[in-house]
Amino acid sequence: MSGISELLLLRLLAERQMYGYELARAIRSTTRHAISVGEGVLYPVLHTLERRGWLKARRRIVNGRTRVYYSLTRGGRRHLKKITLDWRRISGGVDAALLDPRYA
Amino acid sequence: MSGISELLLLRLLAERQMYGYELARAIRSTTRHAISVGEGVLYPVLHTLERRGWLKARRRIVNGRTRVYYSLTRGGRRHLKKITLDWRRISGGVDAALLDPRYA
DNA sequence: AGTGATACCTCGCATGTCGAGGTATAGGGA
DNA sequence: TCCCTATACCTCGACATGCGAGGTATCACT
Repeated sequence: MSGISELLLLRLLAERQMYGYELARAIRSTTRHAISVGEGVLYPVLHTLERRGWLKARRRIVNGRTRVYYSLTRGGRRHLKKITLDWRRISGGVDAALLDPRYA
Repeated sequence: MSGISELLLLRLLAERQMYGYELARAIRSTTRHAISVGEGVLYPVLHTLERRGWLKARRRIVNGRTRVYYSLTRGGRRHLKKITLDWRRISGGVDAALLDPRYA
């Protein structure tokens, strides 16, 4: 298990509040276009994170269009710390396996 | 998408043929105990990989117990190369995002 | 009037993972 | 003898994640 989208979203929102569409673009750019989170993933994940109390949503109308700005809660920040460590452990483990010449 | 189990299994089998139970232990050790692939994941994945033609299975009886040894096919080796690159791209992207101070 | 970008959303499907359970053999200790 | 652990295979149902296609609406430009 990974939950890459969750990690990337929380990571971005740790810096500043952002709205959905903006987050999608930000993920593409911060991952050097390695990862693209489609809207079919984005919005459901945001809703789930909010329901779990890790995000707080605030609607705002800008230029006649509704934007939903999300910000991290205290618990969200704690959760981000946890899944960041999880990610490092997992990815470190995989990298070790990829290098390991096994017959050693 | 990731398919970590698939990557780790093919990687191990690229070195030498192994059987299921052995693979489970090998994954734990090569990932420095960061990742453990349960049997409920292991066997179904092995069967899928075989069905797709990336693995070849050979049954052998050792000490009265049946072992199913798997080895990589030509196609399996090609596929491993591909998903290894995928992994590096994805994990590199995530790492970039985790570092990126975003306001830059 | 039409197109493209912005901005939100849902739906069904496929895939990946997990835990619990099931079968069977071999070997060691009570 | 009986039981427990380790070995060795397997399936099943449930859940999480991810994907593409589709739907609505506004704004700006042509």
